[in-house]
Amino acid sequence: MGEKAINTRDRIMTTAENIILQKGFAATSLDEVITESHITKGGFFYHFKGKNDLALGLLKRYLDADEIFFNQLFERARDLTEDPLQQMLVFLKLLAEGMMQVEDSHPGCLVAAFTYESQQFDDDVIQLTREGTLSWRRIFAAQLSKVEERYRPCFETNTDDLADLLSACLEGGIILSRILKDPQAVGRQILHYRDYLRLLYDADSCRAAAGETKLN
Amino acid sequence: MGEKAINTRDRIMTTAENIILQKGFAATSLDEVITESHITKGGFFYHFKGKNDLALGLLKRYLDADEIFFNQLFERARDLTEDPLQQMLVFLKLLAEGMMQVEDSHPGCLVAAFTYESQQFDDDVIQLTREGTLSWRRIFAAQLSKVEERYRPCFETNTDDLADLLSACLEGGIILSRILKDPQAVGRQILHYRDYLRLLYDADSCRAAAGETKLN
DNA sequence: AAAAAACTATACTGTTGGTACAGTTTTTCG
DNA sequence: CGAAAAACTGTACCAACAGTATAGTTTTTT
Repeated sequence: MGEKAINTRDRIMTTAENIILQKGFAATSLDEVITESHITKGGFFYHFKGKNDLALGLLKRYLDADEIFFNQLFERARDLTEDPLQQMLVFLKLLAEGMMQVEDSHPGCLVAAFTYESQQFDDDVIQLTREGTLSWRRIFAAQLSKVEERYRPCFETNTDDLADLLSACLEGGIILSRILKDPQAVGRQILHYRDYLRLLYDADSCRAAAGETKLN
Repeated sequence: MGEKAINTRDRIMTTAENIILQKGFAATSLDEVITESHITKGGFFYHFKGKNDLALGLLKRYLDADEIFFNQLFERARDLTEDPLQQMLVFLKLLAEGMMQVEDSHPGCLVAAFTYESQQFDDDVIQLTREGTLSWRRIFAAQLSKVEERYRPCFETNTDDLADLLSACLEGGIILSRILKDPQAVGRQILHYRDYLRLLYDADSCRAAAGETKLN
C-alpha cells in the first residue's frame, strides 16, 4: 500500500470517527462519510470491505493510539521520579491534564460507543473491544503491581480491579463530560481516582499533608 | 388513558428498551419493536408521535424508576443506621449488591446509550439526559453534605464532584461489565468508591481496622 | 346506544448499505 | 521510458427498511 493510499484511508477513518462519535455507528451513513472524505463510493470500497470492516479498522487505530498515549505518559512519569507510587500519581496528573485540554466537549471513546451498539457488529469487532479494555487493564495493573511491591494498601486490593476502576472513571467521566457539556469533568474524576490511590497506599503522608495545609 | 392502554404502552416501552440497550437507538427499527410488542404500526403511532417521542418516554420512565430505586436504598440505609457516613456506606453496599444481582450481562443505562448517539435526538431528549444526571448528583450530594456536617474529609472536596464520581463509576462500570461480560464488575467498582469514602472521611478507623499503627 | 379510546390494515416514500463494473489516473518498478 | 499494478472515479442499480400517514375497525367507557 503506497503513501497516497494510506493518506486516503486515514482521511476516511478520521472523518468517520468524528461522525461516529457524534451520531453513533448505526446513524452514521456511508454516504455521509464518503461525501465528507471527498472520495467516491468506489474509492471507499477499495479501502474497506464494508461498514463492519471500517469499524474494525477504526477500532484498531484507536486502540493503538491509545496505548501509545498511555505509554508516553508513563515514560514521562518514570522520567520524573523513581518511586512507583509517585510515578503512578504523576501519570494520573498528566492524564487528567491531557483529558482536560480538550476545548470543546470531549470527543468520546470508540470502545464505549461500540459497546452500546454491540449487537450490530461482527464478532471480530466485539472481540477487539474486549482485548482493548484488557490491554488497558494490563498497562495500569502493571504499574499498580510495582506500587504494591513497595507500599502496603490499607485494604486488601486486587490490582486488576483497581486498574479497571481507572478505566471506569475514564469511560464514565467522558459520558458525564458530554452530558454536562463540561470538558473538565473527566479530569476531575481522574484526580479523585488519584486521591483514592494516595489514601490507599500512602494514608500517613496524606493526613500529614492535609494537616500542613490546614496550618497555612 | 385506560388501563389497557397503559399496559400496551408499557409493553411497547419495555420491548423497545431491551432492544435499544442491545443494538443502540438508531439500529433499533420500529418494525422490530412493533413485531416484538405484538402490536401494529398504527397502534404504535397511537401511543407515540414517532421514534423521538418513544425515546423521550423511555427516558422519563427510566429516570423515574432510577430515582425511586436510589431513594428506596437510601430509606433502607437510614432505617438501619443514624450516622450519615454509615448510611452512605450502607447505601453503597446495597447498591453494589443490587447491581451484581443481574444474572446475565448488565442491561445498560439508557442515559449512557443516548449520549453516544446524542446527535440524532431532539433537544428535549438531550435536555432530559442532562436533568437526569443532575438529579443523580443532587441525590448523592445531599447525603454527602450530611456526611460533611459530621466528618471532615482528608482532602478538600466538593460534594458535587464526589457525587458525580459515583455516577461515573456506575456508567463506566456498566460499560466494563458489558465488555468483559462480567456482571460483577460494576459492583466491584462501587465498592471501590465506597472504600474511597471510608478513607476520605474515616481514615483513622480504617487504618485501625487494617491493623496498622494509629496516627494521632 | 353514543362517544371516545384503542387499536388494525394497508399503502407510500425516501434512504441506505451494499454490489457491480467499466473506465481513468497515478504510482511503482524493471 | 513503458508496462503493470495500484488507486481510484462515475454511474447505475436494488432489495430492505425506516418513518409516516390515514382510513377503517374493534373495544371500552359513560
